[in-house]
Amino acid sequence: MRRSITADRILDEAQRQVAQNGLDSLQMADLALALRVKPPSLYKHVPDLNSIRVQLAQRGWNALSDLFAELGRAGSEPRQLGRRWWRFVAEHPGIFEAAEAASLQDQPAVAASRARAEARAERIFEHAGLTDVEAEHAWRALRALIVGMRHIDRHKGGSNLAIDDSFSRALGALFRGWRRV
Amino acid sequence: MRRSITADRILDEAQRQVAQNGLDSLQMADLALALRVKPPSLYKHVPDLNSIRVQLAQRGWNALSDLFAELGRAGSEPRQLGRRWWRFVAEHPGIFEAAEAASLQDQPAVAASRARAEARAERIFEHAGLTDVEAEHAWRALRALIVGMRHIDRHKGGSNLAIDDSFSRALGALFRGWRRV
DNA sequence: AACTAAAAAATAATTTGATTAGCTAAATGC
DNA sequence: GCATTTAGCTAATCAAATTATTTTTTAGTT
Repeated sequence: MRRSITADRILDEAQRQVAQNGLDSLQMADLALALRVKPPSLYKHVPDLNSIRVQLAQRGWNALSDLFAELGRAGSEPRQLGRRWWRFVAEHPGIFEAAEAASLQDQPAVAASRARAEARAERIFEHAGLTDVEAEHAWRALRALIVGMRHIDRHKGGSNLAIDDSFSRALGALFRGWRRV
Repeated sequence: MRRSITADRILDEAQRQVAQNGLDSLQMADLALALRVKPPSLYKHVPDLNSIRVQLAQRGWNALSDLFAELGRAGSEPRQLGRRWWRFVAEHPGIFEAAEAASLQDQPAVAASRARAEARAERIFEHAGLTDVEAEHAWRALRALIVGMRHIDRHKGGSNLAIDDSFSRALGALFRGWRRV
């Protein structure tokens, strides 16, 4: 059996293309072209296009899960969690976009790895003194901020303000104001 | 000339379907079915599917623009802006999703109406004492929070925390912490 | 009331992208 | 060296959008 491509190489290429063109533009034809193969050949390694999206999403949540676990072990503060999460996303835009893609969130496999990441992040909030309910709200706030800022960054029309700057300020404000009533 | 449908009725139905199934699921076939017409007939009233998405996006930004103008006239505070924006989104999920759809943001018409809304919102921040640069950061922070929280709400798996609650807390924290260094 | 031109809506055909069916051929284990 | 397995190929099918062409309705006339 000829052995030119593997499921992993397909995923790597998909990750690259999503980072470059966005998840919506991911196409079997483009993957095949980049891997010097005809589109139908890809089906010998992956079930279909959607499963590629799903597996990218899992890569994303698993990587975040690892990051959060590491920060938890190091006893990091919420602010640090925000900074590192943000940096991770900048460095791995493809899997982050897949991880947060609305249409993939229902997939059980994706939901499971997301839930694990969430639990680990919430431990950091709780370690900083928040109750479990507060920790879940804080998790949502931080995730929303990151998702939203990345979204805005994809098409900042003509503005010359750096998105990193906007995020830093918002992150600072959010945690500064979190507890004080 | 038979006169059963109009561009407006197509847009209304599209808005309904996007609110229900999401922008990605919008299809000519479904629109035609709901309007009791064959798909090709729609092309007598709108150029194509994408133009429907674009027009929904414009509806969204124009409506927000109106809201921000009204709040500006009333001398509202940033906090109030956040609450009303959030409420608007809950009441008009279809056009909000279209307005924020990444793939539509490049369309000049969409960019223009978004820019108008942005300018009006920033006036409210400036009225509250922020500089113009701060106002743009604040605009981004609030928009990111709303986009992100809506995103999270679309698939809150099993959590029993209300998303409105999460938003309120985050909004409070954000503006409480905005200035105090 | 019948006539005609404009335009809506229908059917048939085309295009694009994903996927499936069936065939060919390379390489692994004997 | 040969049989079996299976990667990758070509050809075919499917689905959704769009275009081409034809039919039909109706507003505006006469």
